[in-house]
Amino acid sequence: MARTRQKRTLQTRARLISAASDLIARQGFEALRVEEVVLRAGVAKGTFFAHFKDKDGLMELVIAERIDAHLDRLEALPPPADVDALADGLMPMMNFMTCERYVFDVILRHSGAAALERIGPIAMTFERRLKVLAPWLAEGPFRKDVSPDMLAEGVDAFAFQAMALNFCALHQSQALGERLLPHLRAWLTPAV
Amino acid sequence: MARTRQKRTLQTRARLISAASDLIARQGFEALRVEEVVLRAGVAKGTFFAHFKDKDGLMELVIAERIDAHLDRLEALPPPADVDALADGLMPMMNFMTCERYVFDVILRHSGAAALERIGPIAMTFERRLKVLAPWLAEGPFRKDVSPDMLAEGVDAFAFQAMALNFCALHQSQALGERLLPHLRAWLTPAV
DNA sequence: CATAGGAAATGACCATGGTCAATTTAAAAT
DNA sequence: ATTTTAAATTGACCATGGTCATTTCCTATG
Repeated sequence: MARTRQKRTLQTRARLISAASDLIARQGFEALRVEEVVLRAGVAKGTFFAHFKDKDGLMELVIAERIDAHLDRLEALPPPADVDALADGLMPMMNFMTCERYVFDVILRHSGAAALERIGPIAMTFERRLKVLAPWLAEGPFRKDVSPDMLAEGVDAFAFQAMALNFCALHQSQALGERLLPHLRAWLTPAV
Repeated sequence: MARTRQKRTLQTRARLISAASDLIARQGFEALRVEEVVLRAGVAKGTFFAHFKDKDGLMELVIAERIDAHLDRLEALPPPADVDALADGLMPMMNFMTCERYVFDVILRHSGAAALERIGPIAMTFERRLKVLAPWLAEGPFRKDVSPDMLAEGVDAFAFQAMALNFCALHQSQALGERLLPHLRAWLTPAV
């Protein structure tokens, strides 16, 4: 029986991803249409869904790749000296995650893994972010009464709240960073 | 010129909402189809969209009403004596907000007001939750180094993180409440 | 009462994501 | 080289949310 058919498959998949990237670069994430992707990739519509579970499946890939690039950069950075340095380090990633309302929505939708077997690329970035943050927070001048893991989870919680508020007209006067800083300070360096 | 046409309009709107509520009670939020709603309400499809901006517009109403009922209950409760009591008070509302993945997604999508003029019903519940929580936290045995408003925002941030993780297979072993408690303790009663 | 004018309602139509039975292709078996 | 067979691909078709020109209905005015 036949087994691997990798060559052609990988080529088609690569063409789909490349077509999508081009279109996204040109018109942004939200405007992406499956129809346009398959047209540009030169395949039939059904082929798209043979390669990706749904449109989100492709979006996940493309978005997670960008987040991972930011995490690569973060990982190479020295531990932050204070809360401001921490926020500075996080900002570029947060700016990307909120570059479009649609992008943030996709990220939220896939923040959790639906099943243990199938942890999606975006869910992975969540795990990885905690793995990158925890050691940083353990070394920095921050509270020691709770575990670094919990500190990292808190940073993530406040980061997401700040990003969500970014899309809220009630709070848009404050910039993303301005909103995040006081919360991070209160979380990481309480003065009771 | 004619001005108000309230009577017929209000009746149609009420029929739409009632039809939707019936269907939701029977099959849940996710399974709701606009087609079924208009069929049951005895109106044309276009009428639906004359009354609600889109399907989410109706969902917002129905979901926000339920959240508001929980907030009514919370508002009537005495301030919590400790973190556990706080978590206990919040749990019913959180359980509703996570009763379906779809419901949680709708809530997240509308957590922010797109424009100042048009603060949606769900965005209102966010504002209101902070208004209910802040005085509670001011009176309780919690840290005093940051404002009650900020304490409330943190509680919300951790509550949403706990709810999001609830949909993640990686963390589903822990119950919603079990996950929330340690974070709330670390946030509200730091022991540096 | 007649009628004018705008609000409300209609339903055919569209956009777009997604499905699936049928077909093509190429690796492995002979 | 031929055959076998499962993987890969196709494209007609479906589901469902959403639009809009047209029609119907109500209320205020003469």
